[in-house]
Amino acid sequence: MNAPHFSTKERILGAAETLFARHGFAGASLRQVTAAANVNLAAVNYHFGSKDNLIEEVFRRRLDELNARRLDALNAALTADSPRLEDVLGAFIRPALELSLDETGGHAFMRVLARAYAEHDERLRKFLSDNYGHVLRDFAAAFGRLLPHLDKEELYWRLDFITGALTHSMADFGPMKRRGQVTEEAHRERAAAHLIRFAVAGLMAD
Amino acid sequence: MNAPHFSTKERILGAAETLFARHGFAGASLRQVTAAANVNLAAVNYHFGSKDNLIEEVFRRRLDELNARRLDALNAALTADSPRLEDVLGAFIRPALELSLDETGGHAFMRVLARAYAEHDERLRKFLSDNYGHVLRDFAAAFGRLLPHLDKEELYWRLDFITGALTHSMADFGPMKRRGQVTEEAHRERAAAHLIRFAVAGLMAD
DNA sequence: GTACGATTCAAACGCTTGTTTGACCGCTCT
DNA sequence: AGAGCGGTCAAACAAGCGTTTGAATCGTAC
Repeated sequence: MNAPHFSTKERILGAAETLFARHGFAGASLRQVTAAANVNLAAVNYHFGSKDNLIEEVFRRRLDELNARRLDALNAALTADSPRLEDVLGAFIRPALELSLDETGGHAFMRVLARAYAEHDERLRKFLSDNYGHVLRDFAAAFGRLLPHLDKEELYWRLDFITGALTHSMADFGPMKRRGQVTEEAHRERAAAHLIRFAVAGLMAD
Repeated sequence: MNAPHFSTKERILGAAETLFARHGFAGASLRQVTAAANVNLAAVNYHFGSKDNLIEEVFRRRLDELNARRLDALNAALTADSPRLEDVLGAFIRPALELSLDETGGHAFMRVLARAYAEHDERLRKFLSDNYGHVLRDFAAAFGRLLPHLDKEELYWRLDFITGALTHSMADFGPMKRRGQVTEEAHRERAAAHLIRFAVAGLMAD
């Protein structure tokens, strides 16, 4: 499943990501993961300590980069003379799109992320909010400045809707199937363009 | 967990719904379910045959009514002289809202539904698409007639975004917490109003 | 070459899983 | 009264789970 030149840790993370996406955290066993990674069963506990820690590490690996890119793109959008709403939106959406295009499992990770939202597991939620909550707050502040007429409650609702739409469509839950001719990349690029247009209009409503 | 005047089958369905919402399909064991339902362990296999069948039955029970209400509301909206976009949207969104207000576990069911989207389990997806796919198609047709300038691809994308936003917000994954004073019902009613306004603007973009 | 820490390995640990079994209960019908 | 039957029950089943163990192996520094 993973080329042999990757380290044991990396092979485990890659296989775990794929299998968590496919079967869920409880549904994918360490035996499946280690078999897919071509690694001894005990390696997970040796390198990560426990299955729970492995799950956290799967998130950390991707989210660190995703959020760094989001914040970079946000700052780039905000340094313009008059920041445009769709650029701020793009700073939120496009890095997620790029990640889901990553050849080494980014697409699987978007599905894992969708599962994380569905898990009301307290430990996992706290981990995500502790480590990555500030990104959402930064974006909310930026949107707030661009849409000063919107009261805070309405703004938060709309950002929540956008998050749901992004996760849902990037993990391609829906009925949208890529046409045979369109490459995976073109498909997702088009999805981002559609989502940005949709979200800009939604944010500016009223 | 369930009043004793409910039948064994109903008690199992109610407990399963709650626990599947909380821990996922693989994460909630039949022993947890039967204990919460105050029922013998073997009752699940006796009444439902298997855990998989129980999962399907949890969906069927709620989705049958949800989709019937959606189609009723859709037809009501379409019989008007000139159907309004927000009424068709309301026909899609409000029944889900009402279900999530149901006192006997509807809220839990919305979380189960969100999990179902995250499950890429082939069996479950086929079941959902076979049994309830026609509802989505009817709504898509209605929206298509109301938004004739929108090409089909764009329309399907936008409906997918709305589905994602609805599921995400109804299962309250996001940061939106209900204020202390607002009742649960008022909270969700406001969510529906916000979502409809957001979605109408998004659908009418360009 | 040999000693040593880091890594891998097969095997086993105790426990939980979904499912099955066969006895037993409470009811209705003759 | 007793046969039949849908339902419940405690108990057991094999299989799979996450984790631990102790020995084998590796690469490197001396």
